[in-house]
Amino acid sequence: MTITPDESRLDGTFAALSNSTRRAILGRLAQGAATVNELAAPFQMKLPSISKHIKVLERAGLIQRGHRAQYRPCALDPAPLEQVSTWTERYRPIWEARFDRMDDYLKTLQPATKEPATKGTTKR
Amino acid sequence: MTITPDESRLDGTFAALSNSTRRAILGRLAQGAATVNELAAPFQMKLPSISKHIKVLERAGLIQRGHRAQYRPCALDPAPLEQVSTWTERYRPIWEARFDRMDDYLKTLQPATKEPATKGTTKR
DNA sequence: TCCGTACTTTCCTAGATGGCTAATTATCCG
DNA sequence: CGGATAATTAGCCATCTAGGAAAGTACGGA
Repeated sequence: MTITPDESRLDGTFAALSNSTRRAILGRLAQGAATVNELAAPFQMKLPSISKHIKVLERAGLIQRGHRAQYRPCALDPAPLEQVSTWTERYRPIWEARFDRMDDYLKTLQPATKEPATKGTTKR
Repeated sequence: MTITPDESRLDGTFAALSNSTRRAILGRLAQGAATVNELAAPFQMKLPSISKHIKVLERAGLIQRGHRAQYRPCALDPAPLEQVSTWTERYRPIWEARFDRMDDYLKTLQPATKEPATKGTTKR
């Protein structure tokens, strides 16, 4: 439950997803494989930067690359995204239970495990 | 479709989630609010480091903080996680359609939009 | 054989990140 | 008041990141 072997992989996946250019690239790849130049087209960024972004995505296992003539086509590999989903969905009950339970949370804001003061102080 | 206002927020959220210590902290908070010391207990890391991690999570909007005596309790705010879920689930059809379609992908690895050579070369 | 196309690699800079120790702030309690 | 507890801030260091410019590699075609 707590620590799965994929835990370490999630580091790289989340890091790769933390950049909007890279997310846009994935979005593009969601509708089919593409070459580096095609992926770069929508951006004002220079090619080498896109190349680096692609490498990050590749190392995160989010894309697979081909090798056709001088082209290095990219294809989306959704597997790490499935792990992201698995991780995230564990919290779904929490955000769905939020009928302004947030308010409750802030009132429950005294520590639970130990008893760090606030014993006789009543609330607030 | 392409760019939503939350897009920018996702940057920080994904970045915050890209560290296993921070994900563990969220995991802990999923079962109730906690003080900084309580959150730090499972780690061998020093307090200031935990403090920084908490600040990252806070700036990403993933936790809300209270102020009770000398304690600064933390509570999970799942809202950004919901956005992560929304983003990720758009790819679910892709990873669910993978009845080893990956193989297909690798065969379809010629670019589609433009015609970068490979015209008379047939396949493979 | 040489040119153009498609990328990648190398080197640079500026800024963020993750960890530490030491010092500081804030609050409660005796 | 003075001490203990909770947590942050400040400073230091090593490493990583995002970008660009310039040079290098690899392949196809005339």
